[in-house]
Amino acid sequence: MSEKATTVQDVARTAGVSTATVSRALSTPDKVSERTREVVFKAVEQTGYRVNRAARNLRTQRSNTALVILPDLSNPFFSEILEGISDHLSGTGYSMLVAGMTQIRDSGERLIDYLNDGRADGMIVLDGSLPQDAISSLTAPTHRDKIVFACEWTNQADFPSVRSRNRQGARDAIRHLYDLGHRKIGHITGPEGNVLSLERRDGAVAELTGLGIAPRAEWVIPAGFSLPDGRKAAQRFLKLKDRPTAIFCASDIQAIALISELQRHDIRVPNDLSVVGFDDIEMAEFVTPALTTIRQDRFQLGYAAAVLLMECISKDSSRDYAQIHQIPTNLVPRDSTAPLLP
Amino acid sequence: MSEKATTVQDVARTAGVSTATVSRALSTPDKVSERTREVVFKAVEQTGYRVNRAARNLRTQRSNTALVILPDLSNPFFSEILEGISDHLSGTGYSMLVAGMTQIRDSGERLIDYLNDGRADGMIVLDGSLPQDAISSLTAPTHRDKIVFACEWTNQADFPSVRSRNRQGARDAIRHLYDLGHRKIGHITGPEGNVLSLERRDGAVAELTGLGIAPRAEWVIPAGFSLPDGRKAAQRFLKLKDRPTAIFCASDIQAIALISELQRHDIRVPNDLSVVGFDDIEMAEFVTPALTTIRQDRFQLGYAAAVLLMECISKDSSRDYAQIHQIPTNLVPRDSTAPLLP
DNA sequence: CTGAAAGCGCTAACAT
DNA sequence: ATGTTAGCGCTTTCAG
Repeated sequence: MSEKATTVQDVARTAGVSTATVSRALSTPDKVSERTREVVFKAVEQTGYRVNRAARNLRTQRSNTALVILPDLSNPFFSEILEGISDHLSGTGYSMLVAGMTQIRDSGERLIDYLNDGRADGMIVLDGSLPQDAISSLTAPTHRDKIVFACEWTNQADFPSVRSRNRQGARDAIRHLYDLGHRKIGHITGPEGNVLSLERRDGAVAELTGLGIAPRAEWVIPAGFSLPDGRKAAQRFLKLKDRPTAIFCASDIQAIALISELQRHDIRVPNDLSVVGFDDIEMAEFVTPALTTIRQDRFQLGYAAAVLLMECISKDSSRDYAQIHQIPTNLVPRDSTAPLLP
Repeated sequence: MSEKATTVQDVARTAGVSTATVSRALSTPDKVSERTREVVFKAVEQTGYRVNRAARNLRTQRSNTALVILPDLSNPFFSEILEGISDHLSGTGYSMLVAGMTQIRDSGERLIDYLNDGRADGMIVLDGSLPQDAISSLTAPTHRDKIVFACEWTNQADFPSVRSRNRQGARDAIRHLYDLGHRKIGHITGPEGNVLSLERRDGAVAELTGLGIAPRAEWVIPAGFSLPDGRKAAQRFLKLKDRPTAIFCASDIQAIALISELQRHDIRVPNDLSVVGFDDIEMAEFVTPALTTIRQDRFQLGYAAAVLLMECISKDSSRDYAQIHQIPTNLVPRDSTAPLLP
């Protein structure tokens, strides 16, 4: 028993103007005389009119919607990035469609379809590990201007992207430990093949080398970003004969799980071991000891990605690709690092 | 220089049939002869055709999109619920639009517009504190069948909803502490006015009372769900002259922050104080001591909400409202609770 | 089972 | 500055 929604026709009738005028008054108010504008607005209010997006989308060939692709919807790491994205999008009248790669794969959909079938005007990809076929379809000239990577990225194509200064962040972490007197410094890596893992590891190695410290292979412990990975890394650490006095972890949650597991084995942080994380998740400040970490501004990351995407979409001129925006990171010293005891 | 997308027309031409037949072959394959179906499918493949959603949406007056409303996009608590929702939606060909109430408010949009203007066919609301005017507009007969609450809910209208057995969960927490010998049991509440806070507090009080323990007002510490709230609660706790030997927290992150802060003041958990949380976030298992908590199945919560929404949307018969689906919770005993020492 | 034709509601030429 | 008109691409009566 749904009463018919009001249309431009209704508004036009009540306002005593043509539908075209109504449309103009709404989307390009300056192309209409002040008087008509008022009349139309009044009619809109009276009738409670709302433009029908489906109709507008069909006509304009735009959806005013952006798709955000996460590797994994359940990963809480992305929430703040989402907020940053949404914050800018909603300000520009865009809606945010969110999908996880797991679900996309399972449902047999293709990313490119969202762009082709009019569901989204562009997309922000937070997953640096898209399957090869997805990437190559997205690099088609029709689409490449509608895609922006954020946080992670892919080296297999030169999409514009927004990312943290991962390498510099890693260097800062190592430098911090060095300045505290540590010389035996280890690193727990992120997942193998992940771009972030690589950057952070390379940054750490570069800084160590620059400081005249030869990185020791057994102190670079391969892991992943997750909590279980941190725990496993701790177990590997415990088996080391000669242990480092400081560790740089590729992620905060990994660091938190590592510390927790080490504490169970009576290794005290920071007394026995200094630990630096990466991310500065909210929890970092609230664990004991509070975690020293490299902060990345996830809100900003998302926000900048949204800005960049909107630029890409709107810009008609041919663009320079491989635009990379880097968001600064910064060291947040807390209680999980301490000067090396003599 | 975007080459024109292929349309039904193109497919119809290559298949040598009418556009109507193509449409039928695609959406209602059984209403078409086997031969034609094959021909059409082949043509679709050849041309790389994809239905244009904007056109379909306009024509069918459906968007095949659901809107999910979070109170706060940056809150990581919701990610797993989102995954549950998306998991079901994507299986039914629906897309997921996500928005945070903060952004909605800031952009001056109204929730109801999403339903009216054809952006969404229905919505899942995870925010029990919608403004009054939003709620009343949503209760209009045209819309009430398109809305489902999940996790939180509102008492100001009888929308169908999916929620955890918060009250029972709270009772289980108290009972667990009681069974460990505790008689001096406190509670850190969630934010005032929040439906979850109320249920959990009421459940705790009811169980205490049932066990013959009179709840003590100073042991019910008002707080919120967040990390800072947990820390503040710890500070309140420290000021107590006569302290409880066990505490039930309204959320895990609150409990984690509380324990962390207490540890700094040399209160040992579980030796000096047993703590039970609520939620079973992934971190709960990885803090020290591992947190005893009441698990709510957030994936399931989201999944069930999506199922319920799809039912509501598709069902044409008049429905029984106020349908409430309750998801069981369960106690996960870990190391933050221990028998009361004599 | 299939085709012809109308039209969802809007905007953008084009004409005035 | 405003109105007329066509048509975005699809689905769905209605005929056949």
